[in-house]
Amino acid sequence: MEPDRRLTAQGMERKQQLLDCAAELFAERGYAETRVIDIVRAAGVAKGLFYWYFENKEALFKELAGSIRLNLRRQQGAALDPGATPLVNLYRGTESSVIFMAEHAPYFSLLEEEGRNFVDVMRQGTQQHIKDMVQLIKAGQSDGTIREENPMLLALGVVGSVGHYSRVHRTGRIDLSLPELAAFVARYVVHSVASGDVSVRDALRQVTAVAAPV
Amino acid sequence: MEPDRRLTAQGMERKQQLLDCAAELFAERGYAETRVIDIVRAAGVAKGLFYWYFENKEALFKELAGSIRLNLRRQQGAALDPGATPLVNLYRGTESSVIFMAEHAPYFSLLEEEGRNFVDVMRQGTQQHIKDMVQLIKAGQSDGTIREENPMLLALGVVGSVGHYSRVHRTGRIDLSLPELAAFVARYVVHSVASGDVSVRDALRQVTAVAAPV
Amino acid sequence: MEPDRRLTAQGMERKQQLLDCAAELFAERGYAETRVIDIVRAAGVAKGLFYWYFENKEALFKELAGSIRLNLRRQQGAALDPGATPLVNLYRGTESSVIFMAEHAPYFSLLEEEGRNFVDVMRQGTQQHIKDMVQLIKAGQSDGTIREENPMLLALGVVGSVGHYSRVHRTGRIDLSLPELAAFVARYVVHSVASGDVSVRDALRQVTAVAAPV
Amino acid sequence: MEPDRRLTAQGMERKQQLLDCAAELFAERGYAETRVIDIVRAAGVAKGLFYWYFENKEALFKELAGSIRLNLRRQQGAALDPGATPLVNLYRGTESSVIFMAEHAPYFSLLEEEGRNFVDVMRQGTQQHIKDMVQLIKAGQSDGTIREENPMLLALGVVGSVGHYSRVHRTGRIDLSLPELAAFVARYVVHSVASGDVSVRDALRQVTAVAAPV
DNA sequence: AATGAATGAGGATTCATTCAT
DNA sequence: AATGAATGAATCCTCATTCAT
Repeated sequence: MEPDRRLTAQGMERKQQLLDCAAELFAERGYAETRVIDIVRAAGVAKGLFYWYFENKEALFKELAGSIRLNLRRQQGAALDPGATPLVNLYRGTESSVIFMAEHAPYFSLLEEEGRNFVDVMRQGTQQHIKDMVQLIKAGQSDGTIREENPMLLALGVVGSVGHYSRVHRTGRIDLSLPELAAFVARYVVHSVASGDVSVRDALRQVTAVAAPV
Repeated sequence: MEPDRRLTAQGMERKQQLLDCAAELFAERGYAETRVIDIVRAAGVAKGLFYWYFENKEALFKELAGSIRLNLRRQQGAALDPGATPLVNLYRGTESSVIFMAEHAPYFSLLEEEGRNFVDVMRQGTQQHIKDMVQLIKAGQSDGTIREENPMLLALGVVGSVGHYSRVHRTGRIDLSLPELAAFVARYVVHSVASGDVSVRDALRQVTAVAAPV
Repeated sequence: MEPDRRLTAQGMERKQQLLDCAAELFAERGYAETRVIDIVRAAGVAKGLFYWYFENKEALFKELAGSIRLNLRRQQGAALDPGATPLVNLYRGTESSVIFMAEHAPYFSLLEEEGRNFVDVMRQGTQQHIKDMVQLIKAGQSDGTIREENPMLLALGVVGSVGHYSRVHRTGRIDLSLPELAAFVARYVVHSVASGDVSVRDALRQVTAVAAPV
Repeated sequence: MEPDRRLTAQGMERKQQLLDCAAELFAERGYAETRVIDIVRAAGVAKGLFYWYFENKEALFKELAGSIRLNLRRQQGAALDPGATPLVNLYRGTESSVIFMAEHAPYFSLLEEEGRNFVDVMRQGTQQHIKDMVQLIKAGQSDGTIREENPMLLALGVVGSVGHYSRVHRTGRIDLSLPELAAFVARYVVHSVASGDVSVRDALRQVTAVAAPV
């Protein structure tokens, strides 16, 4: 496919269909093990059509990477509420991240399964998130609600926990509703960074006052 | 290779050399992207010799998986001290796990990069670890030092945090000595599961009394 | 395309446009290396339209061959003047052939570049020319102006020289006006077959009396 | 095949065998129409072996081009005898060229059939030949045996005639022994450039005195 | 007539594996 | 044990041709 071919609405759909089928297959069995013919079969079209929409297999992979990057970026903005306390923001941000990742499971599966090929995407995608966390944690350290540790290290832990629980949820090893899981993870990270019992209790009381009871 | 071929000492060395080269290449660029010729070249032998030592490429991979499983098992036993409190055991176990994973970085790299192909190994390798954690957490909940949450969920969080920080360390994104990192992670997980400030402070005081100062 | 589809004047133009674009591309990069899409792009129409005007790629090629054949035939008649001497006819025929080939350069390029696929066309196209030459040479041998050699061999030489110089001219390796080149080639072939100095001088005097001075 | 792999004598043979088979097939039906599988079948080996000896199809083609260039160069030196007169040298050089080209028919077939892809080879291969001819012709013009015309144009005619007759011979349209044909072509070109009857007669007498009678 | 998406047979290339030496 | 040439199934990609609109 020539770089800048204009696609009709129908063409966009077809292309998206191929992208979706490919994402699923890549996540399931990996890039190398996914044949072009598997993708087109999953989409129910002829092999040649693949090359109408994509230069080659790798180009499709890169488009996927691009759309994942977009998805990641879209999520980042929504998280923080300037009016709330750091711990509350941490709670809410964690909750929404877990839900977002669960709802975009195939993309994140792919990201992790094909990590080697997505190094850039992952780096860029997580970087902003981590920066936000670092800000939050520093604010919490200022007001005494977050314990005095290297903020970057703490932030890495928070982001890692969110990712880990999402992953575990995705692989079906947790038998919990998504909101329940999200709330649990939010509590988990609040505990892991909070300086002490009082601040934790306060933060949890604030979020549960407006959200679901703990 | 016929399954029960007896190898001389020299032969064992040759074979191990091939295994090592393969492990490195697999971790670096993945199983599918690693050619048999890459492995033999890295080992400096002729292509045909590969098939003297291994039935085929997959057989080598399985041998690698086997040795990784062995390594994992070896680590599991060392963790728990029946005389210590649950939180102290959690602290010590976390510390030693982080160090163990850092010291066997290539194997864990491979495990994660080739997760799809190591599902069994990972399941089995982590399962016992998680069971131990669950026991520990239940004990902590009994004596009031660990907060009342689903023990399995908490255990998953602990194991995940350990793995996550090891991974981050492996990829060079943390500029910290290994003991420092291990201590940090141990504090992190103690915080994340502990019921309150008092229990955390007690646990940390106990471990730091016998180990490095916080 | 159904064989006997009637085309409007506009349709004929469209078709000719496709033929011209194809001829150019074929001459430039060969039949096999020219894609249908290249042709339609050069003509600025959609791919599907190609098959409205031509059964398939080969059919277009054959139509080209046909028109080349027509061109070749048209040229043949014009050459000989029954009143002139053989050497003069040779001179004049050579001159006009060179000019004709230069003026139909793309067709002859194609003929030569795709010789393999034009064997028939070339055979038929040259055959009559050679026959005429043989007649001419035999006549010249009878009146003593052409040397005693196998007439067919001499004829092949004449035709070859004409073709060779045209080709060289086409590829831009000669910096000479077309009339000058044609005159040179005519002299060249007269020399190559003439029996001796006297006959050559006579022939050249005759043609230059009515044409440009030597 | 890696660029500088060292080949055993046997390997060289195998490779040459593939080159020869390919040359023949290319000359017969063209590069584009020759499948890799045709080549290996002609050589009686498996498809994969092709890629042991050559990077890809095009690399083989380029090696062929290289060897053709070598052959052409080898021929160039042998031609001229400094002691002989220009016309005699022209005669002898022409004769030997025709024979050389006939003996390397497959290569020259390939050169002409795939002219488009061999532009460089042909240019370089012919250039020296033409330069030699130009020298010879200038010498002949000095001693009055060659007529006063643009030497380059005359040289082009000589080289073209040699090529043309070789081509015709190759395609079987001439029923003449090779020495006979070579002698004929030599006479043809001597006539085409000689200034007059006397010089031609002298030159032909000289060469036939030491060679075969005309 | 005209468009461009859709089709699938065909061909180049890769690479795990075998084999003669 | 060791070598590296030989094998061929599997895969990606091209492109002439068809088809619905």
